[in-house]
Order: sequence, then structure tokens, then C-alpha cells
Amino acid sequence: MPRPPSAMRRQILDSALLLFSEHGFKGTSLHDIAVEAHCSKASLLYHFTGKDAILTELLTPPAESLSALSEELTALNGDQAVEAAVTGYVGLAMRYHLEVKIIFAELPDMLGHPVLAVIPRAVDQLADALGGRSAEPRARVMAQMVIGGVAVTVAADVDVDPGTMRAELVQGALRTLGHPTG
Amino acid sequence: MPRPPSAMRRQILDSALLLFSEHGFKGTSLHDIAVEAHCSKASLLYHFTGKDAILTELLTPPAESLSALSEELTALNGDQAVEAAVTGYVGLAMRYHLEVKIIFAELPDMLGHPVLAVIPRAVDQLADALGGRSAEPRARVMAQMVIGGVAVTVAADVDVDPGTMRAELVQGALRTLGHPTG
DNA sequence: GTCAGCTCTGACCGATCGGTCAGCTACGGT
DNA sequence: ACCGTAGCTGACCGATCGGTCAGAGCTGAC
Repeated sequence: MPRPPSAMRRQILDSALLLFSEHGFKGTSLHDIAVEAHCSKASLLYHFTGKDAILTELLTPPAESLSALSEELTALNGDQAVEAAVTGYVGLAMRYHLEVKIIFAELPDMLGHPVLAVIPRAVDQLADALGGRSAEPRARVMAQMVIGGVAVTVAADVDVDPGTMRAELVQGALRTLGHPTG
Repeated sequence: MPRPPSAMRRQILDSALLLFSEHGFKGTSLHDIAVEAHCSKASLLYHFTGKDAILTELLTPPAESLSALSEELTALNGDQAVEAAVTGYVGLAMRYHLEVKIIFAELPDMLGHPVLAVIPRAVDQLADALGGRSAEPRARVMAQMVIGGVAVTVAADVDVDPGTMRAELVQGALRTLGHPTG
């Protein structure tokens, strides 16, 4: 039964993303992925060096995007930084909502993963921008609340169209931070 | 090395709570708990019928508290409901922050657990109160954002004293929801 | 002294885990 | 027609998982 030759690799990644986001990384076995992708377990390990390699390939794009965002934010200050941080983070969270779910599902074990090693620093910079470069407890708590709130909301199954979701998340985050909504 | 007789059971629960909150339920083995509690794996299964029974005993108090809160909220409306929901939920989340971490770490698998079967309904009622009994997309998104934001912030290791944390979480949640802070 | 019972343990079990390996099949180049 | 190689697989491996079981050790009642 010849399948289109290069399709299997993509299919494995899609199946793994779905299952990881649904049952967690540790909660998903190679057997589960093989069944979902309609191939054998050995075939997974032909295309990928191991279970970890699948996760790495899935999480690399969002990790790099988050790093890039945090770099851009360092050049901004004040309201500009807050607004850019909010819209940028909301956009990333929505684009990679399944990956976000995987990452947040198994913190802090996930942060030990090499490909995610950049996250703590990126999140720190993000929180710094969200808090308006302030060291006040209020600012730090609110930054954490926004980061977590957006991540969980995006990972949850709220039946709202994406456009509304994005707009409400941005405005909600700005309100949380005590910023006047333009 | 004879230990005070009934101390072991409590010690097992404390060790399990710590490890579950740190590495997740699936990420913690009975061996890990036994090492942390300074006893044998077989001893765990003398005091508890299984790994699940340990989790059940840990999660029952917060689950019952959440149920009780959601019941109280049904009697309130408008601003009263919002304020009671915010302060009640923030208080619960802080009191049971380790348990919250465990629950949020492995959603939705955790929701399949019998002792947590009450949560979806309780959260729905909580979200309803937070959203001011409105069906608007904005209200539902904001309710989810508050629930998730508070949970993640409380589960994270933010170095802020509990009093400040509680006050900021309540005010932040009210701002997120667009409520005037008294 | 001795017996009953609570607490605790080492040894062991089947199941499942991630991963390895030899080999089958199909196909493109020559 | 032949062959090299990419794609894929069943069978198998050691490790670790949650859980079982017979019995050791201690303690209080009589």
C-alpha cells in the first residue's frame, strides 16, 4: 500500500501535536502516535531519532518566535513596549495555541527541554515590557497574570471566533495592566 | 527505626503533593514518593489503595471548596456576584496553590478523575458569575482569562508576599472584567 | 511469656514504556 | 534486467511502571 512518500513525516508531526496537546507529552506514547498517524511505531523512529526529537521539532517554531518577539521588545519603552508586548504575545499564543497548551501542561519539566531553554529569559523580558519596566510587586503580578491568562484562555476551548478572541484578549490584557484603552 | 505511628500517612501525602505539583501526576512514580517520604514503595500501598487514591485524597478538599463556592454564587447577581466570585476564587486558588498547579498541569486528563467531576459545572457557574450573567463573547473570554490568569499566577513562583498577591489578584481580576474598583 | 494485630518491607509480577534491528517492499537510475 | 536505496515494518530488548504478597518487627493486652 504505497503512500505518498514524504507525507508520513508531516502526518506524524500533526498526530503528535494533536495528542501531546490533548494528553500531554508524558501522557502520549509512541504507540498512540503511531495509531493516530496510521503507521508502525518503528516508522516513527525511522523519521525521528526519538520521542524527544518529535517534541523538539514541534516546539522549535514557537520558541524561536517568542525569542524574536522578546528581542524586538528590548528596543521599546513605556506605552509602546506594553502595547507591542500585548499584541505580540496574544498573536503568538493564538497562532501556536496547541503548542502553548503542551508547554503549559507540563511546566516546569518542559523548561528543562533544550529547545525551550530560551523561554525563561524571553518571558522575563516579556513580563518586563508588560509591567512597564517597573519592579513593583503589582507590575510583576499583573504581568504574570496576563501571560498566564492569555495562555490558558487560548489553550482552552472557548467557542469564540478568532478575531473577537484576539481583540478581547488584547483589550482585556491592557485593562488588567491598568492601561487606558485607546 | 520506629517512627510515630500515624505520621507516615501524613508524610506520604505531603511528599506526594510536593512531587505532583513539581513534576505532574504522571511524571511522579510511586518510587519517587517513597524516596521523598523515606519509606518503601510497598508502604505507600499499605496506607493507600493505589496511586490514584493518593491523588484523590489530595484533591478532594479543593474540589469540595470550589463546589461550595459555586453554590454560594448562585444566590447572588450583578456586582455582588462578580465581587464574591473574584475574592472567593482568588482565596481558594491561593490556599490550594499546589493543588491548583497539579490540576492545571494535566488538563483535560485530570477532569476525567472522579473527584474532579464537579469542576466543569463549578467553573461554568464561576465563569457565569465573573461575566455578570452575560452570554456575550467578551464576557466569556474575560471570565476564562481571569480564571486562567489567577490559577497560573498562583501556581507560578512569583516572589511577592501573600497579602499583596491576594489584593493585586483581586484588583487585577476586577480591572480585567472592566469593573470599577471600589 | 505469649499472642494478636498494626506497621512496614524485600522480592516479585505482568504490563507498558522508549528504542533497536534485520529484513521486506517498491521504485528510480543505469 | 539489475541493483541501490528510501520507506516502512514485525519482532524483540532492557528499563520502569503500578501493584501484589508473604512475612519480619514492634507493641500493647492479658
